[in-house]
Amino acid sequence: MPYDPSAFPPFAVTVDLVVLTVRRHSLCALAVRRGEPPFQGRWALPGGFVRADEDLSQAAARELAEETGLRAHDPAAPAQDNGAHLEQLATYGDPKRDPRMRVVSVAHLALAPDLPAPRAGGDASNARWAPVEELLQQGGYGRDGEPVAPLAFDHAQILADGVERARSKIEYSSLATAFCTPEFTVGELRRVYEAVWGVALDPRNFHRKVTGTPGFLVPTGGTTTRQGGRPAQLFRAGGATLLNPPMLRPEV
Amino acid sequence: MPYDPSAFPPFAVTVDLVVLTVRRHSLCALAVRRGEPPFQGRWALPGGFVRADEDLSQAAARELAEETGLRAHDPAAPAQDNGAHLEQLATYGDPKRDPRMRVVSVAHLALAPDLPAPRAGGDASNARWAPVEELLQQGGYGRDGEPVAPLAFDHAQILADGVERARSKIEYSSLATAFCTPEFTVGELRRVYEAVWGVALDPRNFHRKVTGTPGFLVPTGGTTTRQGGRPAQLFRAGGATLLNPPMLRPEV
DNA sequence: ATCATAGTCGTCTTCCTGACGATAAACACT
DNA sequence: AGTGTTTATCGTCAGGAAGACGACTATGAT
Repeated sequence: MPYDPSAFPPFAVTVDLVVLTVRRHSLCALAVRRGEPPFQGRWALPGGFVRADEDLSQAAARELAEETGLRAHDPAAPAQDNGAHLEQLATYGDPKRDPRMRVVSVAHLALAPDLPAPRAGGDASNARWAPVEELLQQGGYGRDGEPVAPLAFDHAQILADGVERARSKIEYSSLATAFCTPEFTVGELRRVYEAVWGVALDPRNFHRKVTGTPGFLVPTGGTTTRQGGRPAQLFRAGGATLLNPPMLRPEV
Repeated sequence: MPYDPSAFPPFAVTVDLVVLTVRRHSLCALAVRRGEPPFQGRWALPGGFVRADEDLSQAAARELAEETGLRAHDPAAPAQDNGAHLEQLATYGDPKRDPRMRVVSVAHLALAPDLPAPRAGGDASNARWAPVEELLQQGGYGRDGEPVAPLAFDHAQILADGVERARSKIEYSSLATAFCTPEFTVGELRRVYEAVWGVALDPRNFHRKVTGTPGFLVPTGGTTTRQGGRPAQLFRAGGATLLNPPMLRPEV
């Protein structure tokens, strides 16, 4: 089969972003309101077209910066800068997922510490952090009693996949630190796990586990009292990316 | 941004397949010889263009059937038929990964029991099962002393990612049974783990673990002696997909 | 001074795992 | 028939990890 441009159908390729953070003890995702059809006025995940000379990860990092101002981590660099964790999630290509044309979307997952209010991107008239349960309950009612429209396109599925990826990945990797500020306490890290998994963890056993897992946490020497109560030691993320032994999500 | 077909660059979208099986105690992947440029004559992963009206998973299943005759499992169906396990792996979109044009490839991972010799697909002049170490040693020398050309495109990276996915996924899921015939013995399952991980496992501890993990194995009542030695019980895969506790890959 | 809030250290029991001894049931020889 | 070889299966023991939970410590608030 020689090179023949007419031998394959043309696709549009986009990146969509599942940007997760922990705010007020709950796992939140970044949503943007669509300013044009289809799904005009509905909430959606941020994203956009991949440019002609751009790699997929570059496109995802560019969209992340446009929507949040966050720089993505260089995967090779140690986790010391203020950037967010960014990784490819999965690709969605149902022929009917976009009514306009054939669009294949390469979804990415970004994890970030708690941020100020998001700034809307160029093609979105609004943007907000919303608890993931609120975004995922299709056709239900939000906390304020107003009906909640489901996310545009197949973005509810993408968000659900991203949340599940985050939930399972903090078990066996040090990724939970990506939700924390550069310096954090054991209690703050525990509240991240509790928010992402939606469970309560025993503070004593949690403390024993994370401080006993080699390479997970490095004490910085300082202490803080910003949570109230007895001052807590400050830590930063250690070099380990794979946790051994892993953190186990409680069953049931 | 209204709908404007000229607002986005057109991409070709392909699926590439990492098809793994265990043959003669070693983990093997399906490779096809390219019949046309670029990389003519070099080994590559099977794959092809996604059609205009096809979902990504449909395209992957179609390519798998064309290359091997295997039917992919319906993910909803229980693991009883003879089909192979098929799941999306990752997407590769470097602008220069194909010298002809902009191609985004959605790689899929397939796991199959040992099969007869592969049949070549339409656009491949040859096909074979090769040990993954042989396909991954770029520019080295094969067992027969002949120089080994690296895989075409970025297929070495894709294969490496697929192998790593398989290696980690059999730890915490029952996926290793996808390498086995519908009925198998504990020893056969152990040899799958040994081949995929490249380690030796203690038969006694392995037997205790797999028979003690609820939902992993269901005895069929029969026994077999096809491996020589004392007859072994036959099992089929149980309903559990997530193993608790997981099988742990020995370190170092 | 007392209380509430967090953080940190220990203890105890249970379960999982790795190392390894011992037995069982087939086959291939002699 | 006996002997060795191979593979399967059961049991024992010690070390480590994890859940449950008691006890103590160091702050700020009333």
